[in-house]
Amino acid sequence: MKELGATDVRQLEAALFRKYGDLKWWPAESADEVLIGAILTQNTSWRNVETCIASLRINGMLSCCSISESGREKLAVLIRSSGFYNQKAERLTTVCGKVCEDYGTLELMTRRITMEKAREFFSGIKGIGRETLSSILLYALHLPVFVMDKYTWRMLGRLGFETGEKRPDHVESVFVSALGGDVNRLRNLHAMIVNLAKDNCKSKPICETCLLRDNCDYAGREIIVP
DNA sequence: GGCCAGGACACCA
DNA sequence: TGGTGTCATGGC
Repeated sequence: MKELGATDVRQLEAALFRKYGDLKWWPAESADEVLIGAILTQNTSWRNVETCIASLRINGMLSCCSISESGREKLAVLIRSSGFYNQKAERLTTVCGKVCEDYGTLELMTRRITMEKAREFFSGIKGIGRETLSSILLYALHLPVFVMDKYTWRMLGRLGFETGEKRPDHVESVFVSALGGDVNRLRNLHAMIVNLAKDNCKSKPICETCLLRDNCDYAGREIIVP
């Protein structure tokens, strides 16, 4: 097993960029919408989340304040198709209420908050785990972090790197420093990895998706590394 | 019908 | 500390 270094990260980014280019992530019209989507997509396909986002939009509930003011039962009905809807309704109500009360919107929070303050603000809020927090910091608050999701762990493992899932902070710091803390590059690298995972490996004769899906027996290591 | 999806948390040994 | 169960819908 190899130790992941900055060069490895940049090579990975370059290989993926040749395939996907700039994906302009995250698909949302506001920072509040990023936060809402980040919770809805927990262990759920984005397709299902899109249905919920559309329902919330129609009902004028795509902001933290509108969600915090709505009833949890009504919210649960609107986000039903994302699964775990009771749990997610509770989580959304809690975090949106805190954002609304303290800042109004995440856009307003962005202007006044540092990385340390943001982490402090979200720490301890039920339902905001490591990955969800990273998504919020990177895509909603424009802060330089990397989203270490299960696709990334799996991919690193299959590329032969000592991923050390027990020390995610270290691996994340390698990604961030390798890309010079560039928020746009950090966003796009994660987006490209997710898109790689979405590709259907079994429908393609040569595919890199195998790096990311357990149900594929193809070891595509030599394809992804330039 | 089974598996998986852009997780997180409580509980237990 | 690490493993397991729970939350749950929808697409393939």
